[in-house]
Amino acid sequence: MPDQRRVYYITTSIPYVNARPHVGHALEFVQTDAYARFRRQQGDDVRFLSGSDENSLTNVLAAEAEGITTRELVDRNVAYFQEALEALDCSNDDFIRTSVEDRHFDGVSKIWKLMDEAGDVYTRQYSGLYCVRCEQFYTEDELVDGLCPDHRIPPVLVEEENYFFRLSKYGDELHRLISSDELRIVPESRKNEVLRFIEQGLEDFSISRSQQRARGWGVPVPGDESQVMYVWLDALANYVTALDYASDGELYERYWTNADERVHEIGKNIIRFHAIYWPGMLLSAGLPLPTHVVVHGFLTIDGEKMSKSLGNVIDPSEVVRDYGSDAVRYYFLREVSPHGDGDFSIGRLIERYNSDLANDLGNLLNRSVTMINRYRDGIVPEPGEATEIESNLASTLEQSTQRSTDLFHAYEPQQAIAAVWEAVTATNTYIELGQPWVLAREARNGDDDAAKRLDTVLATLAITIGRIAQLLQPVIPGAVEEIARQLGSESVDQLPTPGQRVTDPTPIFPRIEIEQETEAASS
RNA sequence: UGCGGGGUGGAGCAGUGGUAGCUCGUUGGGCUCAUAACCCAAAGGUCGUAGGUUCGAAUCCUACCCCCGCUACCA
Repeated sequence: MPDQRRVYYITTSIPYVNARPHVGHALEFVQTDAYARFRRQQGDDVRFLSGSDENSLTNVLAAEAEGITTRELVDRNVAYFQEALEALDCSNDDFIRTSVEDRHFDGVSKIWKLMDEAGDVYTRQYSGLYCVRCEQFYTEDELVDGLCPDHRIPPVLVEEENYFFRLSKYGDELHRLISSDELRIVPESRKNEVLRFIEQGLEDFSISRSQQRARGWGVPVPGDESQVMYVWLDALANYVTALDYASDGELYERYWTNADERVHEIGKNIIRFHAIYWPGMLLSAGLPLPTHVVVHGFLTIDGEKMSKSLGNVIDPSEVVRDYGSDAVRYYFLREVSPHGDGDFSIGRLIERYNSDLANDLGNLLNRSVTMINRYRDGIVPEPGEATEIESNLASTLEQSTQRSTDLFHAYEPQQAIAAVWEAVTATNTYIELGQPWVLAREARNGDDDAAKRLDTVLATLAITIGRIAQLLQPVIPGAVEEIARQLGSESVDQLPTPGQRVTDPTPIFPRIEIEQETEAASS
C-alpha cells in the first residue's frame, strides 16, 4: 500500500422513492457504508454519497394512486430512506435529492449540453405500444393476445419525437475499458455478462419524454421546454452533480476528477445503466469514468421473493428497532453473499446474532473483563514474557488482520469477517490454554510465577480484543465502541494499555431467546 | 429465443484437475473465567441426471432436467 492518502469516492445507487425502503435497500446501504468506513480506517480520504431518484415516472404514478401530489409523495418517502440510513448507522457524507436541488438540475443540464456538443444527441421519432391505464409501453411479446397484460385493453400506438443518445458510437471503447479493468466490474461474472451484451451491439436510446407524458415532472431538456429528460439520464448524473459538478466545485475536482477510485455500489438489476449507459454518457461528455462498479444480488424473504402482494416486505428500520443496527449490519455483511443473491430471515438473523455476536465475541469480552475485574481489581496488568501460546495467538491475529484487510479491499466482506472470526475463536481457545482461573488459584497460594503468567494472559486478552474490535469497526461500528469502553479505552482507536481500568462486565450482545418459532412458515 | 447465475452432508454455503471443506444443528468428552456461553473430538455427502476426456473430475467437454435473473427505448 502506498503511503500517500488515497482519495476514495463511493456511492449507493439512488432508489426511486415510490414506496418505503425494504431490506434490499438496507443491504446496499450497509455494504456501501462498510466499504466507506473501512477505507476511512485505512486512512483514505473518503466521500460517501447516497440519495434519492425522485424524477421517476413511477413516483408520479404512485402519487396519483394515493391521490396526493408527486411532491408530497416524494417528500414523505425520502424521509423514510433517510431514516433507514440513519437507523443503520450509515456514515454517508451527503444525500442528494434529484427533484429539488439546483446543483442537480444545473449539473444534469451541463452534461446534456456536453453530450449534445459532442454530436451525440439527436431527435428521432419514437413509437411504441402504450397502455393508457398503466401509462407504460409494452413490446409485442409482452402483450397477451395483443392486450395489456394488466388491464386487458388494447394498447395504442404512440408516436413522439424524442431525443436520442448515440450510445452505439461507444460500444468498442466501452468494451475495451471494461475488458481491461480500467472500468472494473465486480464480480467477474457480471463483467462477462456486460461484455457479452456489448458484443451483441449497442443501440442508441431515448433520453427524453414529452412534458405531457411525464406530467411535467422531471428535468427539462435544455432549450426544449416541451421535453423532460429520461429519468435514468438525470438519475445517473447524481454521482457527479452531488459533487458540485455544475460549478466545477472543489468536491468535484477532488472526488471525481482526481480521485484514485470512483466506486458505484449497485444491485444486479441496474448493471446495464451503470456499466454501459453511464460510462457512455461520460465518454461523450469527456468526463472521467467510474473505476469500479460493484454489484450485489437480491434478497428473498424467508426464501420467497419480496412482494407487496405477498405482504412479506420488511421495513429495515423496524428490524433495527427490534435487534439493533449492529445485529442487522452483521447479518447483511456476514450471512449474505456480497455478490450473489441472499435470503433474509429473522430466524437466521437471530441464529447469527446468538452464535457469533453473543456466544463468540460478546462472551469473549465478558469473560475477559470479568477476570480482569476479579483477579486484578479491574486494572489491565503489565504483560510479562510471551510464551508459545501468546506468540501463536499473535500470529493468528496478524494473519487475520492481513487477510481481512485484503478481503475488504476486494469487496469480500463476508470472507473478511470470517477471517476476523478466526482470531475470535483463537482468542477463546487461548483462554482455555492459558487457564487463567488456575493461575489465579496458584497465585493466591503464593506462586509468583503464576501471578506473572496471569498478568500476561489478562493483558494479552485485553489488547487482542481491542485489536479485534478495530478490525470489526467497519462492520459493527456501534458495538466496537462499547467493547472499547468496557476495556477502559477512550474509543476503539485506542488499544488497551497496562494500567487502564476496565468497567464492570455487561453482556454487550445479550442472547436472544427464541420464544415462538414459526415452523409452519416453510412449505 | 439469446445471455448469465445456480443445483455440494439435516439447514445455509465455500471449493474450478489430485485424499470433499466451513458455519449452524446432532452426538460424545473437557473446562468453570463467562451471556446454559467457551474448548476438543466424532457421526453425517456416490458434489442435479446421463455419457465423455484424463493416470485421476465437484472441478474440463457433450446432452438433458430443475430453479432464478436479464432479454435494453420510459424503473
